[in-house]
Amino acid sequence: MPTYEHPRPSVTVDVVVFGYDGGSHLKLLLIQRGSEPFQGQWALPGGFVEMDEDLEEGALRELEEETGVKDLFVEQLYTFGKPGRDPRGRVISVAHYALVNLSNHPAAASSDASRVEWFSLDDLPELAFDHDQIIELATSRLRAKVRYQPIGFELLPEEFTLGELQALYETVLGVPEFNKRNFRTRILRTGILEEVGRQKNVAHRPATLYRFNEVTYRRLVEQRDSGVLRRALDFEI
Amino acid sequence: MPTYEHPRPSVTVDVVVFGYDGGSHLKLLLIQRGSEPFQGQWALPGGFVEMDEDLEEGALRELEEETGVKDLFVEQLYTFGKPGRDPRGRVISVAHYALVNLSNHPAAASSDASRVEWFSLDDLPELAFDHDQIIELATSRLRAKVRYQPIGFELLPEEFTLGELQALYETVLGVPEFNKRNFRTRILRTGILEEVGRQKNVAHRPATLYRFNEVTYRRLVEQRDSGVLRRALDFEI
DNA sequence: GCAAAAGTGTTGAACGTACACCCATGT
DNA sequence: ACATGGGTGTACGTTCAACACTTTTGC
Repeated sequence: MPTYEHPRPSVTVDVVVFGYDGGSHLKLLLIQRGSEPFQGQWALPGGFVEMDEDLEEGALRELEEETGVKDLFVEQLYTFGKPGRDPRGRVISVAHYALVNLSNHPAAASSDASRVEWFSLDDLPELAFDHDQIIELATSRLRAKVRYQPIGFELLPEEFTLGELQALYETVLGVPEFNKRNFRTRILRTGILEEVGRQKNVAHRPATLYRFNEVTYRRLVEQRDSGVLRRALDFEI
Repeated sequence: MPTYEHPRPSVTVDVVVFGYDGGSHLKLLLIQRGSEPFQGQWALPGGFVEMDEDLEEGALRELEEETGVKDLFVEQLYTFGKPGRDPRGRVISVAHYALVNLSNHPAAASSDASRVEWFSLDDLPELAFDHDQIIELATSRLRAKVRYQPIGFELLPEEFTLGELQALYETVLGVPEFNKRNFRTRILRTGILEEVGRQKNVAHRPATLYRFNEVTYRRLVEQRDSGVLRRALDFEI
């Protein structure tokens, strides 16, 4: 198969990995670069895409190679291609973001040459390339998306209480605290949560444990897409 | 500046151009390919990105070269990179979508070798590559986005009536017809429309003409982002 | 006068918001 | 007993959704 003549940029895949451990801050997984350019500076996990792998596949491969983290939710974010964003020449980066619950995925085993660390999202070091811009976009996408798609569940353990879920939303959205009563009513009304038991050995009234019910969620989405729409338009203001 | 050794895929930019002329169907701009592969088949405007241009810039350049259409709203959509999607080898396509009002941008001048045509979105020909998938994604993105961002105005002339705006929403969302009273109330309440006059010489009560007020819109967005949020979460169901 | 599309008043149901209160458990 | 977080009742205002109606133009 002939390949025609034209300039060839390099293509990398990078991943913004958000982690949550139940606290009041989101965490971000970074690696310390072991080689030039930007040697010694912190950067997003990522690297050059192979010729025979899909983009998402490459993102997950690089992530595991560099940090040991695997088995997580990942989605494409945006492709950064401005000339000059990489001193090695024309490098186009297909950025992804990923969500992971830190209690399932331990502290991220450091690899051979480079250090790997979880940073608090609001206390990041200086970053290589344009990775600060990528992180900023990923953060705003996460905040926007968590409102209308149940991706937040990826950041929690399989079973969780409504209190934990509410704390997560408050953390992601960065708001002080919203009303418990109304949060419960709204989230339970959707029907996408399924009771699976109660807490044990806690120094207060044990909370009901819930699990995200993906089947119910998909059914709801189909109903909306194929059917009567509840609100015609909104502008989200 | 050294460039390290690694495989180099080709990178293209493609554009899904949606057009609206006031009717009950959206239109899509396609070109007929003049060379292999897929010679003679219809495809999205697009081509290889140059080494010194940004991705969006390349998309607009290719669009103008191939169809003559320029000066329109364009935004990145998604990057398609599955191995095997192009018979010429590993080709990664950064897909964009664009919106244009057909009364401002005439019928798309055919270029040298290839034909250019507007197709009704729900009556498309067979398409080259995976362009059918790209169009499908662009369509669902448009439908989703029109609900919470005022991109619909890109599809209308500068001045328009509320009736025309409502017809556009009904066309984009593909719903039969929603209540006139409630549509008016909701859209006017946002304050992003500005009165600019009245229709002339129509065989019925002349409608008020409006213009989209981008300044007011930006102010609203800032208020929401930096301030109190109206609805905490939603899931859009 | 009539057709056609613009534009308005109003009402019952659903939802958002806020506040106050009770409940179950470990120490 | 009490600290702690889980969980509920309820009331008021706003928004949604639907329907019927009036207004202004050209022919």
